This record gives sequence, C-alpha cells and structure tokens, in this order.
Amino acid sequence: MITVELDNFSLKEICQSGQCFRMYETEENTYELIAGDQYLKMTQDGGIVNFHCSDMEFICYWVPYFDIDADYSSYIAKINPRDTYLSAAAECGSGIRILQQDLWEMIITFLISQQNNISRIRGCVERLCEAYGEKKISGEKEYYAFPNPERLAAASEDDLRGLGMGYRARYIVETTRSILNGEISLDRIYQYRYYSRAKQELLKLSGVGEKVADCICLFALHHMDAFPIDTHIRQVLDEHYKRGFPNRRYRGMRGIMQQYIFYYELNKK
DNA sequence: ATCCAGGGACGCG
DNA sequence: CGCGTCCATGGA
Repeated sequence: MITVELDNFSLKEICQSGQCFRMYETEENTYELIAGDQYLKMTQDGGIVNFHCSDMEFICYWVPYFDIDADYSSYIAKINPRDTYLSAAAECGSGIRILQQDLWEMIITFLISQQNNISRIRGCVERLCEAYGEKKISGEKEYYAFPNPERLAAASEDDLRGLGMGYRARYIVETTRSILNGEISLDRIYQYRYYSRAKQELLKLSGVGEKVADCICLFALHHMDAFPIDTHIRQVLDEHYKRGFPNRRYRGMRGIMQQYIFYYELNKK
C-alpha cells in the first residue's frame, strides 16, 4: 500500500466529477475504481490518501492517471478574483483532477454519454463491461475490464440495444469497426502534439461531434485547452459569460476551468 | 404525462 | 453555414 499526502486532491470530488464512470464510494471514505483493465482501492482521510497497490503500479499507472505531479493550486491562483462565479466554482471543486484515462475507453464511454444522464451512463458502461470485458481478479475482488476493440467487435447493434445503449448502438458498432480496420489509428491520435489535430481526427468517428471529441481530448489525451460545452456549460455561458468565456486568460488551462464549472453546477448547494 | 439528460447525423434552405 | 428533426431510455 502507498500512503501519500496530497494538496488539492479529493477522491469524493473526483468521483462526483463525471469524468470516470467506474469509480464508486463503497463505504465512508473508501473508493473503488476500474480503469482499463486495472482495479484500485483507495481511502482518504483529510489530505492523506492510501492507494492499495504496489510502488510500481502507483508510479507507472496511478500517478499519471490522477495527475498527481501537477500543482492545481497554481491553476486556482490564476482565476480572476473579480470573477466571483468561477472563484466559487473552483473553491467548491478544488479537489478535482483532470484524469488521464484510456483513449479507447473514453471514446466508447462518451459515445454512450450523449443525450444521457450520468447514472444511466454508469449502468450502460457497467453492462457493457460485464457482457464483453475480460473477467479479472485482484486479490479477492472480481471485476470486468473495459472490453478492448477486438472483444467489443463481437457485439452487434441489436446486442448493444439489448444492453440499453439505444440509438447510440450504431455509433459504437461503426466506431469499433473504423478503429479495427485501421481507418482511424488510436496510436496516431495519442501522438498528435496539438489538441486541434487530435480533435480533427476524432471528429471522423461515427457519433463523435464537437462536445464528445472535447471530452475525449480532455479526459484521455490531457489536452488542457479542450473545453467541452454540454447543456450545463451552455447555460452557464449564457448566464455568466454573455461576452464569451475569457479564453485568453485561461490558455493552457481551459479544461480544468470547465471542470470546476461542471462540478459546481452538479454539486453546489 | 411531459421533460430532460455531459449530442450528433442528416436534410433542408 | 444555421437551423429543425429525429434518435432510445429511464428517472424526476
């Protein structure tokens, strides 16, 4: 087990931030997470966080995953103090992190997310993993990994509709096919240095539009300028930023600001 | 019942 | 390009 003391890090807030749909608070201050084919149990008491894994797994996998080496207080310090809305939002969600999740998993997950609510997205993703993911064991915990493209290719559109994916089933089938036949290369998308290039490539996938592409760029590729505009963010922009969001000021950190706003809208009061 | 949820494809003018 | 319309599903 690894024990570390961290600033601006809250498992509860990360869990409720809506980036990862397979993280659960299983008991008070105890969280379980399945990411890709990895399972992790964590506990937190104040700033002290316990990761139930080896040193190697922590350093190679979970440090980048949780963006642990980044200093989020410096992001918060950049917020215009006269922007009372954004200041309140960042204070509310000061412990969230921009996760670095698996690209393939984020593509499928955010295809499912469209015109859908978070609790139902969780259910859809979980059923998808149970039906097509590899069964794994970590200690005494059994879980299903997120299915890789080859395994998901076994699912027909009707199969996926049977799992409650609705009209998104066709997007999943078509996107899986274009990845498997090499039309779109995940490796290439990983290697693009510029956000606009990665986004441009993602937009070629069936069912991936502006918003979903931005979520994938932010939550998998860590392109911190991605600024996904969903229905909640749209309302905030219309109400608090009628002259546009201050993009210049927050260049290189637009994504985290978006997440502070998103978290605030879902969890305030 | 009606509305809404981390939207996007498609057709139309 | 900007705009309607349709697309499943379940909870409030």
